[in-house]
Amino acid sequence: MDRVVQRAKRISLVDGEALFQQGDTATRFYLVVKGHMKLFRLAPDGNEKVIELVDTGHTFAEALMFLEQPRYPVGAVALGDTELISVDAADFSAILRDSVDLCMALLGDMSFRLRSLIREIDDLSLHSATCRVAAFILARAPADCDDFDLEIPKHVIASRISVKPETFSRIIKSLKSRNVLEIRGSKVHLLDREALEDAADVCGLPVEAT
Amino acid sequence: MDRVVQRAKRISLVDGEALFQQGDTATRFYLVVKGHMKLFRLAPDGNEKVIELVDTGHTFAEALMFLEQPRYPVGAVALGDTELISVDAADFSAILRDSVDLCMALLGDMSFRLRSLIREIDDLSLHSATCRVAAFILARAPADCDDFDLEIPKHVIASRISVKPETFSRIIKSLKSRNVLEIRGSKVHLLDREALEDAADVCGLPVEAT
DNA sequence: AAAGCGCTTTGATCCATGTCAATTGATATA
DNA sequence: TATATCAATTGACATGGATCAAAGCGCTTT
Repeated sequence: MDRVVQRAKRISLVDGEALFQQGDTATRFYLVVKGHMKLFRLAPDGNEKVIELVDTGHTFAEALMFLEQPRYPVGAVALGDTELISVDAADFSAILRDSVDLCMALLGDMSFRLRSLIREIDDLSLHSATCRVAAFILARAPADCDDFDLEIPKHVIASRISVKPETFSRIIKSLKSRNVLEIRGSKVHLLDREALEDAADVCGLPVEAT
Repeated sequence: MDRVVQRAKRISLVDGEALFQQGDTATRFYLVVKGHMKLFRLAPDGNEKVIELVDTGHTFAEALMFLEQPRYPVGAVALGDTELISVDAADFSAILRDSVDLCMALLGDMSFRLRSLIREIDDLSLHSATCRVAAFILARAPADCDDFDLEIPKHVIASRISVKPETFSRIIKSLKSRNVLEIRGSKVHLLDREALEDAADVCGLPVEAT
């Protein structure tokens, strides 16, 4: 464990700076200490789709170290000034060999991600854009407070939920006009959380089901 | 290991028979010995989306055993008469504790699935229906032979790639009319594999405007 | 201030798919 | 041979979002 910590690196990125590109060989994984990371897939025509937004305190790319020829399936850039800790996969892998418990924990983590992705897929194919917007906003809202900040540019959010920025804007507008919420800049103020929940799962299923 | 084998069950399902429902508690995982399994998400309105088609020789649901409260995020029914071997998750988990290698293998397996799902997501959000149909057919085609059988009802395939049966039918029709392939019943005959490959990954791109 | 530059919003229009409905075909049942 | 059933196809039509184009708005820079 000492060795891992010793060989771990601290990385600072400025807004928009790339950490790795889709297709790069994956030898390390990361923990976000400050800021946010954007993980995205690139289509040959230049279109990008944000796969995941990694917030402070979360790790990413740790699920790749077990592939024979590990390459990042996504690109990664910083959103805002961001700090990371980077761990060598081989070092970490060595530790895993010594700790079955850690292995199991990691398996649990990956199970969880797997399930999230399945949710994501059914979201894309079973739910409308409006549902996804509502669900996203709800997911970002603190449980106890109706005012909060999106912290992330709207066009990035739009891509995250597979919607064009224009459509995103129009859906927000519609929610505003129905007095469900207010948005000024990136400041959100929820007016009717229940209505938002309705919008989120009109076509969705009870969160419990998963 | 003996204990696992001893406590493993052999299960036979007839066409359309359900193995488990979405939301059921997950205590076992499965290996398909014969036939196919369909894993799907259900929306409250009755719509279903096929998440995965598990062919003979493959396992499923093994990624769930590590969640605290393991529930199947999908339902499972047999396509055609199908035989399975079912393994108790707890038994298997015990084995994992004794074999780091097996642990690592499983981590590899899950990494792989994770990557497949990411592919799936970008397929859904970055590619058109025609692309997905072409890609699906290509993926089913043996590398060395241009004649093969789909083995699976077309409406199931349609759901698998998130397309309505009508649309699927029309896309096939268009591919036929362009002499890319022929289909009679479930028998496919590829006429122009290259054209199909083009359709699979070029489609969706704006036509190069000289 | 003014000018420049992203991001966001708005409006007008288009199109790939979905929806609805009817027909055909294929298989099974009586 | 009729009949019920379910999958597959086809046609007519509707529509959610995408696309294209033009402001508007909030920054920073000069």
